[in-house]
Amino acid sequence: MKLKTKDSNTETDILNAAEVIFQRKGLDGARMQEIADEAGINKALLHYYFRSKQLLFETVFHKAFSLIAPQIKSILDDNSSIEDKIKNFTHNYITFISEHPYLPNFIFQELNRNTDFISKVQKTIGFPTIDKFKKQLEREVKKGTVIPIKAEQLFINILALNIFPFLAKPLIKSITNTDENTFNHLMEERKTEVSNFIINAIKRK
Amino acid sequence: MKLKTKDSNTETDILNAAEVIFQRKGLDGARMQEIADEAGINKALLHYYFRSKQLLFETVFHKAFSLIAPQIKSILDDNSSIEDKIKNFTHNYITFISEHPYLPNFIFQELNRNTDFISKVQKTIGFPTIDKFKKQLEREVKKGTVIPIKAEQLFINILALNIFPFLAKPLIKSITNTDENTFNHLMEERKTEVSNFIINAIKRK
DNA sequence: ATAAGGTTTAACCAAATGGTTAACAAAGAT
DNA sequence: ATCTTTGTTAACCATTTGGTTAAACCTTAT
Repeated sequence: MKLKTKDSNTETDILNAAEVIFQRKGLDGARMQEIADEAGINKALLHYYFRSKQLLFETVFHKAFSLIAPQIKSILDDNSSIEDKIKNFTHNYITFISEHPYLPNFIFQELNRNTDFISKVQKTIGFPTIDKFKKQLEREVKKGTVIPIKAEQLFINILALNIFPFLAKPLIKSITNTDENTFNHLMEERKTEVSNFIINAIKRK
Repeated sequence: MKLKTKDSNTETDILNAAEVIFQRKGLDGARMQEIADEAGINKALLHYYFRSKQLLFETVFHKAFSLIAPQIKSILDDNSSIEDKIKNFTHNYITFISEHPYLPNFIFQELNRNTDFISKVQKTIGFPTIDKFKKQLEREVKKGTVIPIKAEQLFINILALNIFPFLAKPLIKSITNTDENTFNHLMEERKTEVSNFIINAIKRK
């Protein structure tokens, strides 16, 4: 029986370092030497544990995506009401991303660079689909509690309002002339602001 | 008097090629040889006209940003009503980006990678600020035509709903299970869908 | 103790890459 | 016509980079 967990685990050190560097510089911008330095180890060890840059990257990307996928799934597959889903997702997502500010950029950038990743990840992770959400929304529209809107459009809007500010942070900070603290405060406000905005937009009057 | 415009202009060829490659691969992922091939010229010519990869990139980035900045400026500085601004921006922006689908990704990615770009660009382009929009919105809130909302938040929401779908295209296509045509159709719908959504959200009932 | 297996390192390597050079071609200017 | 400037190319160069190797170092089961 091989117990690998001596109190300093090289493999974990590498993954953490790779996460930092890849999220900061992207696949192409990252250097293996840089990752090794960040992890405080010899470069050859990276290849000993993860064979190639590509494989190391895919491991990191997969891990990052696994963190975000369940949150999106919660909009689509939970059993709560549309209104509750919007409230919960908005609050939870903004809280989560405030602690992982590089994540969305990293994921969307690499997803755009290499479309294959989606299909790769789709196979290994329980990947959400829109079907259940669609039926739920159609029911509420029929009941008349919600104005007519396509599930796809509402779904896009929910994601957009929550995720975009973090993708556009440098631009937003510059145009609204806010410093780091004020920006964070704006995001904090959005935990309720965004859900009110959406619910206002779709509630029948 | 030096008339440079013989009917094939190498400098323009290079810029067009660089635009394609940089937008597809990013600063780090692009290869000078690849740009030369795309332009159909010798690699040394790139350096003859633009000295270094960095400078060529900055020229391309600047040009790209110059295309988007005036559109954002129109939300902030136009003299029309808030409602008209939202309608016009939504329609114009989605039309514009549908013809330049790589643009937003390119800009936001490089802006996140290298924050200095913002200050560089800010100096050379008439860069929009939020002040005028803020006053306009405060007036409308006081009049009671619009529910209370911070200018910053509304501005972020407008940008988010319009820009995000293009940044998240691969993810959205995958989750909503739509092909290229259906996606384009969704975006076409959004030209009115998004402005209705926003106006619904902020109109006092 | 020591043999065995996993872990770590310094040194090395080939390919790729941004950039340069020197020679050549084309186009104006005189 | 020829001289000068501008545009273009093939060949070259130094450095960077992902990846390999062979030896050294631990840990541990016997």
